[in-house]
This record gives sequence, structure tokens and C-alpha cells, in this order.
Amino acid sequence: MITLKEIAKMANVSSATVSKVINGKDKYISDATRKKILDIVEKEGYITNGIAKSLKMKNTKTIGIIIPDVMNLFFSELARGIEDAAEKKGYTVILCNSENKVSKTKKYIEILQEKMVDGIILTPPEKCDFNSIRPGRTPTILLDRDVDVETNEPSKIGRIFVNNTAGSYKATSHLLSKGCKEIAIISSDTQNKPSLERIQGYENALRDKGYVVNSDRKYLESYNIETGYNGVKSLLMDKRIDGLFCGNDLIAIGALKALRELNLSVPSDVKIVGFDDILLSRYLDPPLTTIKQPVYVMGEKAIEMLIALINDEQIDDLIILETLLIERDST
Amino acid sequence: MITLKEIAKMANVSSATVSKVINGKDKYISDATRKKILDIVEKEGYITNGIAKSLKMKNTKTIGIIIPDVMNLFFSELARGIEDAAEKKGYTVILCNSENKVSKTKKYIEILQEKMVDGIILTPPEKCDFNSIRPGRTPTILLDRDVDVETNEPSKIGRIFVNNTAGSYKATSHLLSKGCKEIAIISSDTQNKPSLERIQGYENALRDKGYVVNSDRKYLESYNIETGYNGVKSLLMDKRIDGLFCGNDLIAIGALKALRELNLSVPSDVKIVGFDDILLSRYLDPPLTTIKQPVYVMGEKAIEMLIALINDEQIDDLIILETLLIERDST
DNA sequence: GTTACCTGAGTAAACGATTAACTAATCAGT
DNA sequence: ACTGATTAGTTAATCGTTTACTCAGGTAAC
Repeated sequence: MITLKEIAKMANVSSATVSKVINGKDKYISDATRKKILDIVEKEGYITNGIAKSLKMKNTKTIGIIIPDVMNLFFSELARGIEDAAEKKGYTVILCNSENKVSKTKKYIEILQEKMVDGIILTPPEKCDFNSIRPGRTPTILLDRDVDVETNEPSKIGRIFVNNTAGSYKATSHLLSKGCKEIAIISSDTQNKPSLERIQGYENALRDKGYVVNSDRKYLESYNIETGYNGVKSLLMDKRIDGLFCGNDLIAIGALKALRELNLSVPSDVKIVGFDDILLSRYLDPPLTTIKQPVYVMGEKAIEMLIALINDEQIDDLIILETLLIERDST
Repeated sequence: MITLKEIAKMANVSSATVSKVINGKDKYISDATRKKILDIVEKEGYITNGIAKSLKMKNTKTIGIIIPDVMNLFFSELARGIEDAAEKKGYTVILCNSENKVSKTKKYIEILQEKMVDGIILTPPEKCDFNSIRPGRTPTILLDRDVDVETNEPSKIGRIFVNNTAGSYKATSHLLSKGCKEIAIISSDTQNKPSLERIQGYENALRDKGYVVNSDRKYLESYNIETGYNGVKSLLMDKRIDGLFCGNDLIAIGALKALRELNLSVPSDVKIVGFDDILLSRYLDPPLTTIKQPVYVMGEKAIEMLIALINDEQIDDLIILETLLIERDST
């Protein structure tokens, strides 16, 4: 690899001059010198050594994102939104899959700090208190899963979440407005805020309309397809149910499969609402009514907020985004 | 951030000694000194500055992956496989979405080279000749989409592909063995090797069994859901078709949707085989028979080969992986 | 004619780590 | 007592940039 110093030698100038020209700080450089340098740079195919530059400049223009799993459609959309926004701002993204494990999350945070990333975007593992993964001085955005952070938190922390309570309230109200009388919920039993809020919204909606919340209309396990499948099989064993709120779209996919096996048709026998609006939901049979999380926007906002933190700008360090009901044929 | 030099000062030793202890090259360091240093490191929460280390060591333990889009299930699986394998080998992954554009691909290659990645794993844009994106001296693995590379290629290039011809041959033969007589294909019309091979395998299978290849049984557009939908609507307009080979699973998803709308049932009226076996295929209605690409293995092999290239080890620089027919209910 | 500013460029330190080469002390063996 | 090997460290150069500071000559103003 050819270096700046070598370019300087070829052009018979100092390395300072070459640096200035390359970085456009060439107010006090003659046109002749500038051209001479640029020609050589071009001819030799010189590429800046970003590592040396980073060492001197104390930034890397790189951020890390830690998510449970890119294969999960929700997170792959998130990753894409983040990468797109980052690229536009001149940042590059290191991808880390935590598998929802605190241990892996901690390990990745350490690696990212060694790599001197300028910031981290982190979706914490489902069960995780913030103190156990505190990212030190690196600016960090906590995304998607709310976590208790002390108010006098010394680090640079931003938080971006979705209003889960309102989302599941919307979903349940929608089912009610479609005439459902016996509405069940299948969701995750993890004790973190988003999960609890999604259950809370469901319960609030029922209570507000004068219904009782019945604990044998709840099936709580995990945010995956199997849970949806098992949930329907278990809930519909002996009870009648005409409405189903699923904690996320994967659960809804499993639920649809189980309902088909039970020869129940959607939406005539049972109406279903999901949560997330992953890319696939509109191609299910029937296309799934769901609560859309503004995933791409989350990515953009996360980058925006993170860069503000990196640059020590004053910003609102908590954003709560609203969801949107997307009505399709499952209700 | 505390530096190695500061640790050295606190411990009253030279920075060389601290470096040796931290990196385990402490054969000639007394137990007392070692303990003293390690205690201070622990207490101060010292973290190595990886940038400085990289500058000196001339490696970054970072690789870049350039794929069209992580939101595409096939590539998110690939990304995951790569990241997993990389992490095990002590490498970190920079994620780049090229959107299938040559311009973005070129830009990312340049950025990755500035960041001094140790290697690149690249899925070239669909229409792309290799010379236009030549990654210079950075070791590179070309993944999934075969590209013509000159035999005297000076760069360190490895190639890993799937045997597409054999895969689509298997798919088509499977449809024939299930009794299909009128088999159509919906796939992509891009003029790259994988696309052409998938069509080729389909044609070969038909010819080998004595059927004629009929050009109005072909619908070629893109590898997406819409193509599948449009393809079925167009192919079934006036022709009878009892078997359908889809160039990938996304196409199959669209095709299933269109067939439902036409009140044709799968597999009794039309049998369908896809290609890729994305995570979702088994949850479709009906679960999709498909040609599984060994995606995770591709990721592992890619990392393995790339690290060999990085370390100048002698390896086979071309791997062609075989596919597997996964029979589900759509046939 | 002195002062002050502008222009065009060079010098050298700094960023934070690694490591080859060196020193100095101890020890075993003859 | 001398040699050679082993042990326990230090010194200082180096990786490839950026940039504060310096310098010299030209020009404009008073």
C-alpha cells in the first residue's frame, strides 16, 4: 500500500502539504502544487489509511449495532434502517448478534470499545438489567426494549422505544370494534417492559370496554412461531375464542398455521391481529392485520440521536414512537 | 480513556512490560510484576486501543461483507452465518447493503479498504463484471453469484457457489416424479450465471425425460414476491399447468398467493417447488417444497477460505456446494 | 521605512500500541 | 574465576496520519 509520505516524496513536497490537499484544507496551496499532488494520488491509486487517521483524529466513523439476531425479520429491517441512515451520515456499521444473551452482549460491547467505535446502538437481551452491561463512556442508544436507567446516569445514553401499551390497546380495540367478544392474547412471558406493556394494553382495552380479563385467555411463552402454534392449540382446546391478539407477527404466523389445522377460518371464525408488521405479514394467508412499528424510522432516529450524542450536542434523550394499525384481511 | 503508558507509570514499569503482560508474552516477567500490572489494569478498567494496535500490527481483525440487502431472508441468513463463523475466529463484521448497485458496491469496497479490513466477502450485484469492482489487494471471497474471473487474476480471490444447475434439475425432476406433465418456471431474467443455471437445470431435466421446453411456460422477471404473483397470473391465463418451479422462495410466496386467488389448490391442482429454503418456507400454506441452499455452511466456508487467504495459506480457491431437496406439502 | 497581513509551504510532535535490540543481574558448570 | 545461559526488565523506533507552529517572501498601509 502506498502511503501519504511516499506521495509527498514523489511530488517533492512535505507530507503536511499532501494531507492538506487531500483533505481540502488547501486554501494556502498553489494550484500547481495541488494539481501535481492530485495527479500522483490518482495515478498511484492512493487510499487513505483510515486506521492511522482514526488514531490521530480520535474517531473511527464506525458504530456498532448489537441485536439479538439479524435473521429475525424485525431486526433485519432495523439493521437495514440503521445502516442506510448511517451510510448517509458517513458512518459504517459493525454488526453483532447477541442471541439475546447477556454474556454475548457484554463481550460485544467490550470488542466494540476496543475497536473504538464512536457509538453503539443496542437492543438489550430480553432479561437484562442495564447495570450489568453498562457501556462505559461510549455513547449508546438503547433501542426497542426499554430498560430502567437511573436518572443520574453518567454515561451518554439515549433511548428510543415504541409505545407498546398504546399499540396493543389499538389492536385489542380493533378486534372489539370488529365484533369480537372473546379475545385471547398469545405473547411472551419475559418480564421486560415491552412485553409487560403489550399485555397491559390488551387488558386496558378490555377493561375500558367493560370486559373482564380472563387469565385462561392468555398464553405467554416467547416471541416465536412455535409459541403461536402451541398457543392456539392450547387456548382453543376447550374454550371458544373469536379474537386473537398476538404479541408479534411471528406468533401470528404460528397461530395461523394451527388454526388451519383446526379447520378454523380467519377471519370468519377467529380474527387475528399481530404486532410489528414484518415484511412478510402482507403475504400470509390471509394477509395479517397488524400493529406496525416504525422500524425504519427507528433506525433513522437512532442514528440521528447517536450522532448528536457523539458530537456532544444537546438533545432530547428519549423518543417514544407511535405505532400504526394496518388493517388487512385477518380481521 | 486510560492508556497503556499510564498503566505503566502507575506500576513503575515500562510500557513494554505492560504490553507483554497484557498479551501474555510474559515468560520473562516476574509473578510480582505481572500481578501488580494486572491489578491496576483491572482496577482502572483499561481497554486496549485497538486502533493503535491495528496500526502497528497491520491488521484489524475486521472483515467487510457486502450483500444486496439484509432484509432479504436469504442474505440475512448468510450474514448471520458469516458473523457467527467470524466471531468464533476472532473477527468482527462490517455490514454493507449494496442494493444490487454496482456504484454502491464500488463505494463500499473503497470505504472498507480505507478502514483497512483484513478481507471482504462480496455478493456481486446481479449485473456486474468483475473488473469494474476489482477490490485491489484486499483478499476477497466472491459468494453466491458466480462471476467470470480471469485465470491469471493477480488478487487474492476465492469463490464459493452453489450448484444451481443441479439444484433446479433436482427440483424439476421431483415435479416430474410427482406426475406433473406441464411444468412452468418463474424466475429472474438477469443475465448472470446463477440465474441462467437455474433455467438451464430446469430445461435439462425436461429434455432428459423427453419433454420439450416450451417458451410460453417461462416467466422471467426478478427474484421477488411480485414476480411470483404476476408470473402465475400471466402463465395461467389460458394455459394448463400442473407443476411450477420457482427460481427462489420469494417467487413461490407470490405464486402461492396468486394461486389462492385463482382458487387453485396446492398441491392437488398445481405442485410447487421453490429455491433457497428460507426460514419461512416451512410456515407457508402449504409448507413449501424447496431446494435448500446450505446458507449457513456457505458463511462458514467463506470465513474459512477468507482467513486462509488473509494468512497466505495455500487453499482451494473454488468451492461449489451442493443443494438439497426438502420435500414438504406443496408437491 | 516600519508594521502588519497574506500566501505557500515545511518541521516535528503526537495519537497508543508493539517489539527488536539491549542491559544487567543471577546462576550453573567447569 | 570465567563462560554461557537464563531471567527480568528497559529503550527507542515504528506504524501512517494530522496539525500547531514556524518561516520567508510579497504586498499594502501609514
